[in-house]
Amino acid sequence: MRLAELSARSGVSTATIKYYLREGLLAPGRQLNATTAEYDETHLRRLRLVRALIQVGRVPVASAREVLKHVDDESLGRTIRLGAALWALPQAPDPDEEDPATAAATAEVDRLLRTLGWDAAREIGALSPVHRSLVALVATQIRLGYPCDAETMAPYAELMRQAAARDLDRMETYESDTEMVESAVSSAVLFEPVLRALHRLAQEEESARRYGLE
Amino acid sequence: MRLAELSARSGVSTATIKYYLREGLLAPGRQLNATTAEYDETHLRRLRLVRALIQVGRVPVASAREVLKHVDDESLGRTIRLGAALWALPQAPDPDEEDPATAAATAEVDRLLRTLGWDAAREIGALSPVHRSLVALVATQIRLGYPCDAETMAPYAELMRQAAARDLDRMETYESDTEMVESAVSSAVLFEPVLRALHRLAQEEESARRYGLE
DNA sequence: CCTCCTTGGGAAGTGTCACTATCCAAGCAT
DNA sequence: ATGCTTGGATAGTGACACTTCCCAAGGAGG
Repeated sequence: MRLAELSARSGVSTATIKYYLREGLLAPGRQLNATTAEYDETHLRRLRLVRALIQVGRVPVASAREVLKHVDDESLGRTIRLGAALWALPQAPDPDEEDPATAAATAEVDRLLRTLGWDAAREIGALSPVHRSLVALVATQIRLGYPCDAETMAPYAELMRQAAARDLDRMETYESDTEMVESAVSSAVLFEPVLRALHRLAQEEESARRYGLE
Repeated sequence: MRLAELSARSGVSTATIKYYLREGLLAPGRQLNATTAEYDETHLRRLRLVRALIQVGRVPVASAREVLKHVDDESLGRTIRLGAALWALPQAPDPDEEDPATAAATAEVDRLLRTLGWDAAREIGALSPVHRSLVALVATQIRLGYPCDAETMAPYAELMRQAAARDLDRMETYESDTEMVESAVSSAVLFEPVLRALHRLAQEEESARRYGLE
């Protein structure tokens, strides 16, 4: 498969593919001679993943490169590789340490984790970008005056724990580590929006049931 | 409160506030004379909401203006106003009608809604931007070769239904329509990221439990 | 052989977006 | 009077994701 065909089959312009090659998001094809390179199905698949990351996940090109670097790094153990790839995804901005709301949010998140018995999450704590961005988000809620305390979040957290258990069950069906890490990245970038859409759809449904459609 | 104080209390530079005023994201203050305008707590609150929309929700300025226009439109009924505000939030790109994956996705989403008995959602169907973006997201998953059928999604949808029921319960505590619509927008923009963070944290927790921290 | 088209590759340009810097004339404060 | 700040306007900035342009090297048709 040459560049033109890769472009036709993926729906991505040749100029954009060349840009991705330059940016290191896509491995170069097998060079046949000075003016011809050959690509295969793995390139097509990776290209589609890149598009999904950038267009659906709105992941900046530089972050996408980081994420994919970890996906491809076979020297790492499965857990580390997965964590590294997911932690390279863009997060909500880090908390503003100056803000008093941040202190309140930190306390509230810690209380939530203790209530739930999520001890691993408490141990990892501020090391995890996810934890930090959760604190920042809760702080923003507090600053706007919306209640976002441990009691409010706990039932939601329990729902998300059930979702996470299901995610990991699905993930265990993959044989190779590379497949698994790639699926986890896809899941974070593509399945999370699906969840969000389901959530909003559920809100519309529930609202229509309670208050009618008018 | 004058511009400088509004800036100090919100942490947003005066230049940026002036930009928001120009873009119609913030109502002008009460003009005291040619060179002085006075702002109050409602301006501060709105400014923080605007920042949350733009910085946390990554909502484009133009969309934020649309959303806020609906939030402020007291001539509409509660349900319409809420729907209009939420539908003005940016969604995943619309499905590509040409793509065969889109047809498969449409069928799968319809099957999901029938299985769940979400009849209102089925009736609204493609009118809802949420429905359309769900189809587009499922199509992307299918194109990448990840299973995203009704059976896979149904348990997640049920979890999201429980979350939505809880959302609406919380929303009913607000007295005025304006408060309610504003809280719904905040919820969509700020609480959804909280949910996502809880989801990822739950994944980390569950993964640490199953496979350890090494 | 010559000519024309296509190929991959790289530098430079484009459009968008969210600010940001600069300027201005008009007040108010000391 | 002088040195602020104010609202208002215009132009500029920097990041980002492309996209256009140009090139030299193949290969295909005549």
